[in-house]
Amino acid sequence: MSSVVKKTMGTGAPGTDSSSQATAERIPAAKRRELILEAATGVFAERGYAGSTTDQVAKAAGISQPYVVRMFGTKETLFLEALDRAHGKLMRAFRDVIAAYDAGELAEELHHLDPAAGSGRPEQLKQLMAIAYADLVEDRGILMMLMQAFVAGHEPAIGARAREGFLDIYRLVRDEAGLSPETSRDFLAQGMLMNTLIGIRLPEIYEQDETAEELLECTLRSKLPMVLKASKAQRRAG
Amino acid sequence: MSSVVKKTMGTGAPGTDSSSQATAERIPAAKRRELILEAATGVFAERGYAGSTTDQVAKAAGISQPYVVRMFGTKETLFLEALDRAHGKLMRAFRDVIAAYDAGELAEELHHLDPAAGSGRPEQLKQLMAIAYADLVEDRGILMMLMQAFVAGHEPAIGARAREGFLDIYRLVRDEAGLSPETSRDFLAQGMLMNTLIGIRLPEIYEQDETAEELLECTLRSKLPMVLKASKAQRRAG
DNA sequence: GGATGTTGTAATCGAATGATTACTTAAAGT
DNA sequence: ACTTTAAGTAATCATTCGATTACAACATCC
Repeated sequence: MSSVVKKTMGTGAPGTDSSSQATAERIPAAKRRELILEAATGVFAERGYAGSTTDQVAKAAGISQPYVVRMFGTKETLFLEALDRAHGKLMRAFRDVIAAYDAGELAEELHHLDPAAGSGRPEQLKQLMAIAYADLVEDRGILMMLMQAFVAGHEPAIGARAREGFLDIYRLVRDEAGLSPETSRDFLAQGMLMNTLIGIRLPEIYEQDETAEELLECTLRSKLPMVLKASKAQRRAG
Repeated sequence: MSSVVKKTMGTGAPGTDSSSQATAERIPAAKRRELILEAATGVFAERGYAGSTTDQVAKAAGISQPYVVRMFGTKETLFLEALDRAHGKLMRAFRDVIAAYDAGELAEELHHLDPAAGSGRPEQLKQLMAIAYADLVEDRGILMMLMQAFVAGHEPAIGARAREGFLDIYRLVRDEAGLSPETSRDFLAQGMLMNTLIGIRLPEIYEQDETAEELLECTLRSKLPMVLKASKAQRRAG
């Protein structure tokens, strides 16, 4: 039955033609939250904090912009939560490697490491964590999300979390993996270089530039094919 | 004499009270250009491309916003010119070190280098260039300007220049300083780590956090006092 | 089957921002 | 002197964007 439309509207008619509403699928708030955070991570990673809009995040998450804002209050809060999520994923990835190593579950992977780098626990863990780090490039945006936070230090709230988060990583590498301060520094430095190469999208010109090719091979080693594949996939999607 | 005011105005009266005009000092366009670029470098370095406004640049340069826009056309062009300027300064700084070294003008500085790192030309140049790099932290914003370009890769024009610029630096280090690809990579990596530590403003919490202290000392070595001083000065100014 | 809470949107608002227009005013030629 | 050019600003415009308000529709419980 074409029943009575509850027309309780106050001022403006919601309009259109009453047929298409395109309401997104109903999903429990907790799950929707995670979907938004995942979408936000991709958007913020690509365009930075100031360069992203809540509408871009909403579109990426397949919902409306007001819903994003209502769920997180402000764009800044959304960024901070996406940042925490990315930070947590990185910490988890490193800790998983350490735990697996100490449990002796990585016998296979150990054969593929560079023997010249040493065979102690810190030296091997350093190489294994570097691999885990490169693997995160595939997981859309985690590393660039962190990178974007690092250059948004002028925003007080973001800067504070970025500092804390970076020191967290440093302490993890130093205390839990057992690297010396100098080795920890070198490890982080390699990570920042990788972030930069990803940030300037160097993989996109890998085939066209000999220098880019050399630098990427030298930096990513065995993980280069995977990164190149991820780069191409992202270009198709973007 | 309170002569006749040439009131040729078309529509709206320019208004105010006819007394305060506050017109900036008249300066030749070429000189003004450089002043704007210097101001823009500071603003972009601090807030990034998307996070900066042409008005902030104008205020920093002591002129009006329309003048900034008219002189550079668009905000993007302004950013690109500031980027080129920063890139040029970095290249110049490295080349000056190499030239001075090859001319034998750095006998004094060589005594302060780490002997354990080796005494060949590449090894010594690597250390000298690292010092020159750290010195640029003082020169307000050069390094962060570059860093901001590195994370703005999604802007097509900026991304292209960032890629070219980064490869320029790599080639300079490899071909002109004579570092191997692996050593060049490590050199760049240390630079990116320094950028990151500056970006998250770690020097600001140097006194309050033991971890921050250790990481900064380990990364900046002899240049730490200078960076700390620059950090404090910037905080007073900002 | 009506009340209630949850999930979602359309419409809209105010502030910010890049850009444009129309001027002014100080120098520099002539 | 008086025209011309160069250096600079005030006013304003069209968008964009984060946030708010007012609803709508579905689910669940009594």
